[in-house]
Amino acid sequence: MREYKDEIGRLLEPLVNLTAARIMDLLEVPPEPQLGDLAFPCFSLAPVLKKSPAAIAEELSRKLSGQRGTFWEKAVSRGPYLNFFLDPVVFARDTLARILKEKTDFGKTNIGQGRTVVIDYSSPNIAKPFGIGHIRSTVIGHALYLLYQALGYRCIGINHLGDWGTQFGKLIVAYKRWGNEAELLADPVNYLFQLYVKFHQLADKEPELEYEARFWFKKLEEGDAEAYDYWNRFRQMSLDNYNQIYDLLGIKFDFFHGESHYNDMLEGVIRLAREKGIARESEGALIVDLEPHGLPPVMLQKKDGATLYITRDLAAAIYRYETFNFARALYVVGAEQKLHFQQLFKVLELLGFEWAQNCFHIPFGLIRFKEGRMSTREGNVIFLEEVLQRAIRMAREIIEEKNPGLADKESAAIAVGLGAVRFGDLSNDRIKDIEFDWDKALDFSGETAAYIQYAHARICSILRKAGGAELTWSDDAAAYLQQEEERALVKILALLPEKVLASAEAYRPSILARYLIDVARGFNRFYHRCPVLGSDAALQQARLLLIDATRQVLVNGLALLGIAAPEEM
RNA sequence: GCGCCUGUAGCUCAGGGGACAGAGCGACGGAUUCCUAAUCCGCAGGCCGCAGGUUCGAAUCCUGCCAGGCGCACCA
Repeated sequence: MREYKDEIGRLLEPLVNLTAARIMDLLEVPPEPQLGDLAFPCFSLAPVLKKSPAAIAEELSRKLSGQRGTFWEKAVSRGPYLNFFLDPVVFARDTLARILKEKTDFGKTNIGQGRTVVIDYSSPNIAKPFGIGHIRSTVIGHALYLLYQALGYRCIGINHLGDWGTQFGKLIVAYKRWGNEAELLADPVNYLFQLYVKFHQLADKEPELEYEARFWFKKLEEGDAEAYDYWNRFRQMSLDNYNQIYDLLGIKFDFFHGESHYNDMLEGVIRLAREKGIARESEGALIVDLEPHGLPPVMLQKKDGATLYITRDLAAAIYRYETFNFARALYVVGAEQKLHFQQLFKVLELLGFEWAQNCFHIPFGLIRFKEGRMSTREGNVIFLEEVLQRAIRMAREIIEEKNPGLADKESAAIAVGLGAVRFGDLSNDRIKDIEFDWDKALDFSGETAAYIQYAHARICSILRKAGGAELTWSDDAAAYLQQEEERALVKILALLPEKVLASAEAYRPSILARYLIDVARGFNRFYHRCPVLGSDAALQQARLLLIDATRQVLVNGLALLGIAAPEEM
């Protein structure tokens, strides 16, 4: 669409007193296709020319009457707008040729030019089960990783495991008191979770448990061998479990640098804060006063000498910059931690790190129950593993019912089941809270991944039936695509690159997800109106090229969301 | 108490200055001798939380209020 706007910008520049760039900026897409393809609103010219916007539009259309450009065939005034109609044949030829030539590269650009983006995502807390609450960071972060890669950035995915902190003291206490080796080995993560819940139930009545837990965490920080052995075992058991889920989801990280990774850098952070004169003692603890910046104070060190979450985050940020020299660092972490990141970035700035301005918190809303918030402590969680398995099982049942003859039901079920769960998290604006509902999580109709995948599978089916021979592009084909549904579909397909860009820049995978729904809808309308196979040879060829391009757009788009596109389902 | 986020159709949500506010689900009515009906078409359903303001123009920006959610030094 850029080339078209560019042409119109240059066309109008001498006629109105605006730069081509400004005109391109003003151009918008009319709400109805009958109105045209691109509209130039004349409102802003009215006060300058002392004429009504409608009169200006009218005058411009008179000046352009009888003219046509490379891409547009006519310009018509309509109220205060000057509406351009693109030449549908030229447009279809350009768009389809480009998609079919670029193939999997369609939608990608190189505006990143190899610069580095560090993305911190997933980051579950070790020794707790992987709950449904963690899927958002995992899935959104992974989509951003793929999107930035598509823009030519070098992405570094870091899983900032919550593998340090008082919860390990709690687990050690719980295991020493009530633990059973056989039960632990049988189902490690679940068992550790039960111990964690039990600890909190009893800690309400026996406050000395909390005291003991802090004691054991202190020992762990001091390098006590027994504490370390427990920690290391619990950590490894959890990681083994998480890796199964990541494998199933096809998610990879470049580094599993958890909080523990930064232990020997904490002293340096504290020393630096003292040197810079931003840290001071308060009630026995070491704090950074952020009041001049309108933020609550940050604590770097407790009065018992132990460090906190933010101390480790400071060390991690500095380490990441020194190691990767990032152009941007993204933290895909829940919105409830907004203040934490404001404080983190401010302290980095006060420490003199200019790159602090390139650090961004990418927040997302909570997943809640109707009854209220999920809480690991209260054992009130839904395991992601269970959600994924149920989704796959349900997809399998539907396939059994709809397409009993399908050869590979299992891989289709996995693609559809996992796609549904992922899409549920990606399709809505990430900032909104999600109320967890089994029916919604397992829904395969309407605006879901299955809708998109189904359109893709249908296209593949038609292409198979057409003989599967390599389609050859012909510039003449575009002239045969005259139906309204065909032209509408072409217009949608052309949008992929700008949607990918917008999605990445706004850190909102939902923009791409919504767009793919539009593509699938455009295809379905075409499908019902325009038979592909059995139409006359030239038309069939043109339609095969159109659906092949559609297939490519769906595949490319779904890939950027981490969703599989099965050829049959 | 202070701060941040959210409020659009019965429900879940798009749209985030510009042409009559859009989908999905649910309800109702249709479409298959033909490429997968996980589809498509139609119909019904709206003081865009409330009140002011800015603007030629506000669901969209600003202010106040209301409702819900989330935060605010020894958890992460």
